[in-house]
Amino acid sequence: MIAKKGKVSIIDVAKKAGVSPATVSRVLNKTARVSPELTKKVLIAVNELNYVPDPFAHGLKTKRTRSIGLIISDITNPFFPELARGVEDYVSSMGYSLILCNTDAKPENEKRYVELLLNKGIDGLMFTSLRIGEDVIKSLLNDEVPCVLVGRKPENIEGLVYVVTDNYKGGCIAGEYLLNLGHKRFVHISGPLDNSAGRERLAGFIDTLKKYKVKEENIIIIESDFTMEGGYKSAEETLNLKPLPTAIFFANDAMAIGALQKFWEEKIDIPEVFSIVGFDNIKVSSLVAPPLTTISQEIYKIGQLSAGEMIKIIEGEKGEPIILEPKLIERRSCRCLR
Amino acid sequence: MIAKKGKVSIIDVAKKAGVSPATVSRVLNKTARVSPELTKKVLIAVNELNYVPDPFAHGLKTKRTRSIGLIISDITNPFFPELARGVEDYVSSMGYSLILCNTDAKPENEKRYVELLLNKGIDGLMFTSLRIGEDVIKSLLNDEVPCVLVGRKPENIEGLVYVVTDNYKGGCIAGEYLLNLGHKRFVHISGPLDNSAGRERLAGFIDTLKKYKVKEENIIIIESDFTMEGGYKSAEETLNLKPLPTAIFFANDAMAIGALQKFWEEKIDIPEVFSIVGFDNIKVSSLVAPPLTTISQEIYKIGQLSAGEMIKIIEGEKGEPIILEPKLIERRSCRCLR
DNA sequence: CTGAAAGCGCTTACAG
DNA sequence: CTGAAAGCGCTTACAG
Repeated sequence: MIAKKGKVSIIDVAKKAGVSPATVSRVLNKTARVSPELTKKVLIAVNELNYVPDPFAHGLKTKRTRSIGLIISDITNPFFPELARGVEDYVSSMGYSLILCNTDAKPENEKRYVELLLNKGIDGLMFTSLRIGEDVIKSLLNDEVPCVLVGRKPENIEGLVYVVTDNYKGGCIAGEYLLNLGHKRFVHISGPLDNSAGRERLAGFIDTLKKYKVKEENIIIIESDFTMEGGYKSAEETLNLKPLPTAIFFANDAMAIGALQKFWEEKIDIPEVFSIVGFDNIKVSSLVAPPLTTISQEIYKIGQLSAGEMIKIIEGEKGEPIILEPKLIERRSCRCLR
Repeated sequence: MIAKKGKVSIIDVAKKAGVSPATVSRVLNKTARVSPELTKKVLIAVNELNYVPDPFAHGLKTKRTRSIGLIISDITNPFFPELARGVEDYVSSMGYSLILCNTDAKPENEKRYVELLLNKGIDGLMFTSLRIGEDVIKSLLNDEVPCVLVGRKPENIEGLVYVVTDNYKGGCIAGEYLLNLGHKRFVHISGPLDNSAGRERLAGFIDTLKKYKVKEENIIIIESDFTMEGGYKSAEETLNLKPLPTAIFFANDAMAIGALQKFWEEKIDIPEVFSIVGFDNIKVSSLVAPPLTTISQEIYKIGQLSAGEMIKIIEGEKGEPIILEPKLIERRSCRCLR
């Protein structure tokens, strides 16, 4: 019922079909024209024998495995499951499979994984961070290893394909929304600033506030790390601020959710005391109390599109960068001050 | 800096070391005794040339890939990331890699994946459900494909290694806890009952209630599906019950969290109106409002242990079933009625 | 303990 | 369009 590995070989098929192994290979891989009659014979034989090409022998010649590595920091951070799901669904629909690697954002792990994957003969590598170093990525690209950067924009790497949401614009939307609600004192809990996504969300937000003449002293920035724990801590810091803000923009939902927890513990009513906006629109954001107003990225779609570019590159086409639009999702974590 | 695939071959190493390729192979794979002198020469040559064996050529002979498939229903369900993380960490520490497959609990997807993985020459398969059919698993086992069942106990499959929490006992603990708090009317939102984990949690809970003479009519069971959406719906059903219960035991946290959302929308105070106990102790359970009291499983550890058994089996040792103890984690979702 | 050689199951120039 | 044959880079009996 389910094929056991390595039983019938291409030679068996060739015999059954009365052709040479070369011909079988050609029809199966569509690597050369074969007459309709022979093609038919081969297909029938393949079917009858339930032939499945040996992946090793195939790979030994072609150097391809039909598997792709996805390097993330931590699948336990709720942003990544949605992303990984998008990647996996697309990839598997194309007959590829996905190897998942968690690095905890440590460059040495990232490096170790890249070597492991390369040694296994992976067909392509998908990164969600650049912590491994731009030079490494460049040398990979130089060696013609297909690479895609997911969720960030590379800054100094020519020719690296990427798929992102317009993070700067997302920051702007958050700023405008809060401004419209009548807020005057703001805190931004940022992502790590060695990361372009973190920097751009910050820049969009701050630029917008300044454009509308919010004074420097009413804009506080606290750098954090995109994790729930980081958000929890930054909430503590926020509570120590001298004039408290009325609005807080978190660079992602995970941090906002961590902060919500802290506020709940301190019995601080949201949105009465603070209006809160997140970023990402991860699944749980609608399930916390109060449901989180956030700037949405289509995470699943980013995964799918990245996978699409990846496979295009692997199969010899030219990949191209994709930029998606962020969108405001209004829920219950903000209040109007006017 | 990072090895490009397939540059230097075993022959290059052999030449450099002044030995035969066979000898190189033997020292690298520790597959036969080689004299210390030659061993040393080989190791030096390997190191100098930065030799990495070609995975395809190796696999062509050995039929092993050092990769393992993990079949789950949906990585987006917060139980699975923690599990997958445990598996991945262990597996990668042993030089293996993890291929992740989401089936959405659909038998046809599960089957498709198993075939895909087998055709790729995977070394072993880890299942989190038996939806593919016990006969399929049996035939896999029969073909000597290493298999491990994670988080459930197989019922009719001789020789299938598994790693689980004692689900029955977990149900008992939930029952006793709620009883001690003075509750008298109970609802159980169960997992799917075609699944032993769902059935056992239910059985432990119900048996305990009966043991303490709770009357039939005060025990309502609503079958659900382990998802947040399912939990949300079951909360609606619960609200339609004629005498409302005072305590609800959810067969997992994801459902409890979905239900919490519904109660929040309806402005029903938890734990004032209902006392709620979950199962699993997933990460977000401590972050919802109120933080969820739950029966904890060591999910990450289950992942690691399962991976350990998997690799033992792959490497020719005998795997053995492991049963872990559940534990009550008291947070803020229950109140005492006495 | 060590090496020469066959073979794993494919793919792909090379002829025809 | 088709086939015979070499070769991908290893491993493993088989001799010695």
